Amino acid sequence: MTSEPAETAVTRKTGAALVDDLAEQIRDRIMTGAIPIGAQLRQAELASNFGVSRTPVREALRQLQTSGLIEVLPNKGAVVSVPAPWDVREAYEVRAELEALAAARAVPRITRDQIEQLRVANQEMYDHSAGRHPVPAQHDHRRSNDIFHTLIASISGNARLSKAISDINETFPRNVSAQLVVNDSRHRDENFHEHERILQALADGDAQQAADQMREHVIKAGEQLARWYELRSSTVFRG
Amino acid sequence: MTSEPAETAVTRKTGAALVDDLAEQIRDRIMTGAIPIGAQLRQAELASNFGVSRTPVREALRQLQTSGLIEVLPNKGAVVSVPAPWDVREAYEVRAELEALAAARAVPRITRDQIEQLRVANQEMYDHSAGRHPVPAQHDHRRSNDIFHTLIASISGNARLSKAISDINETFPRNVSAQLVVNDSRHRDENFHEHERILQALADGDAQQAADQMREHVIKAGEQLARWYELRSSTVFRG
DNA sequence: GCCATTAACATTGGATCCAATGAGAGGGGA
DNA sequence: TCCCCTCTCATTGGATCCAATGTTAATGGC
Repeated sequence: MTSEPAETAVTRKTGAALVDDLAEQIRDRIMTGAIPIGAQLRQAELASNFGVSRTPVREALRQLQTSGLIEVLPNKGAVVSVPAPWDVREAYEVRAELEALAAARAVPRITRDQIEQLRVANQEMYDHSAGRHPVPAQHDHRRSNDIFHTLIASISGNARLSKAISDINETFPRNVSAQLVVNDSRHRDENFHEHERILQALADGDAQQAADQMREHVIKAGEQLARWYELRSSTVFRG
Repeated sequence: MTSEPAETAVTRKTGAALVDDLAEQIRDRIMTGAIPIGAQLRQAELASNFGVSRTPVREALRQLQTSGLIEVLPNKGAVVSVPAPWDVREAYEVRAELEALAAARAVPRITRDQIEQLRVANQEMYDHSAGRHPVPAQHDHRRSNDIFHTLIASISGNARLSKAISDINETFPRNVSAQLVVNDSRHRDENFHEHERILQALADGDAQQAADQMREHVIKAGEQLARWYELRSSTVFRG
C-alpha cells in the first residue's frame, strides 16, 4: 500500500500552487495528529505518498519550517516540533491580542445572519463534544471551533489580521486543544459559555466587551494547552 | 561584473541556513531599494550572483513569496510586490496593535540603561535625517528607527511578539518610509516627537500611555506610507 | 563480554537535466 | 499598413543525479 504511485489524489497543480497544496496537506496531517508530535518526516516517503518528486516536497517542508511547525536539522531530516509550554503561552498572548482586535473591529460590521451563524457553530461545537465517539467528535469540534474564530476574524474586514491569526495558529498541532475540551466536561462547559459571552457582546454592539471577552477566552485556551504540554513533558515517552 | 562566479561572499552554509541567508540577502536588497518595486527576479541571475545553483534560490524565493514581499506568477517568474494602499493600512493596523502590546509589556521590564539606549537611537535618527547626504541618511535613519522599534519589542520579553511584528514589517520595502521622514522636515519632527512621547511613557512606567502612543505612532506611519503608494500609483511609470 | 573503530546504508541537499509554458520577433496575408 | 500566425528563445519547474553527512551494525581488539 505504501509503494503505490500516488496514495493521495493530488490534482495536477504546478509551482507555488503545488507546493502550497503539499504544505497544506502535510500541515493537516500534523494538525489532526495523523502525524504525531516528534515524528520524523522523510522526504522520499512523503514524495512517493503524494506522487511527486522530492523537490516540491522539500520546498513544502521549508515552508512548514519557517512557520515553526516542524524543525529541520541539517542532514538529519525534519521532525514535528514539540511545543514548549512557555512558547505556547507567548504565542497565545499574541493571538489573544489579535483576536481581541478582530472582535472589536467586527462589532460595527457584523450582521444578524452572521451572529446566527456563530450561534449555530457554537451550539454544534457543544453538541459534538457532548457526543459519544471521541475521534470524530474531536474532528468536528475542531472544525466548529475554527469556524467560530475564523468567521469573527473575517468579519473584522482586515485580511492581514486574519492572516496573522492563522499564522500563529498554524504553529501548534490543534488536535490537542480539541481533545481537552471534548474529554473534560468542565472545559467543555467553560468553553461554550466563553463563546456565548463573546457572542453576547457582539450582539450588544459592545466592542470593548467583545475584545475583553475574546482576549480572556484565548488566554485561557492557551493556558490549558500549555499545561497539557507541561504534563506531557513530565511523563516522557509513556503510551 | 555580473557574470563573476560569486559577486557576494556567501559563507559556505548549507541547508536551511543557506536558504535563509539567501532569502535574507534578497530581502535586504528589496528593502533598501537596490531591487526596486515591480522589478523582475530571475532565478539564474540570482543564482550566479550568489554563486549557488538555482535550487536554493528557488526555495528562498518561495519563502519571500510566502511572506508576501514578492509575487511568483506560474512559469512567468517573480516580481517584487507593489503594495496596495489599503493593504498597507491593514498591515499597519495589525502592527500598531502588536507594537502597542509590546510597549505595554515593556513597561515593567525596561531598565534605565535601555531607556537611555532608546533615547540615543531616537536622537541619532533625528541627526541622521537632518543631515545632508540623502542616501546614506536614509540608510542610517532606517537603522536607527529599526533599533528603536525592535529594542522595545525585545524588551517585551515575548519572542513570538517580536517575530509577529517583524513578519509584518518584512512585507513592505522600508526605504520608502525612511525617505519620507528624511525628506520632509515636518514628518521628521513629528516622528521624533512621537518617539519622545513613547519614551516618556516608558520612563514614567505608564503602560496604558505607552501602548496608546505607540499605537498612534504606528498608525500614522502607516498612513503616510499608504499615501505615498497612492501617489505613486496615480503617477504611474514616471521617473 | 564490552567498547571502539570502521564499513555499509539511509538520507539529505546542491547541481544538473529536460519538458512545459510564455514572451517576443519575424513573416505572410488581408 | 495592420493584424495574426508561427517559430524561436528565454525562463520556469519537476525529476534525477551525485556528493556529503549522519546512522547503524558488524567486526576486531582488549
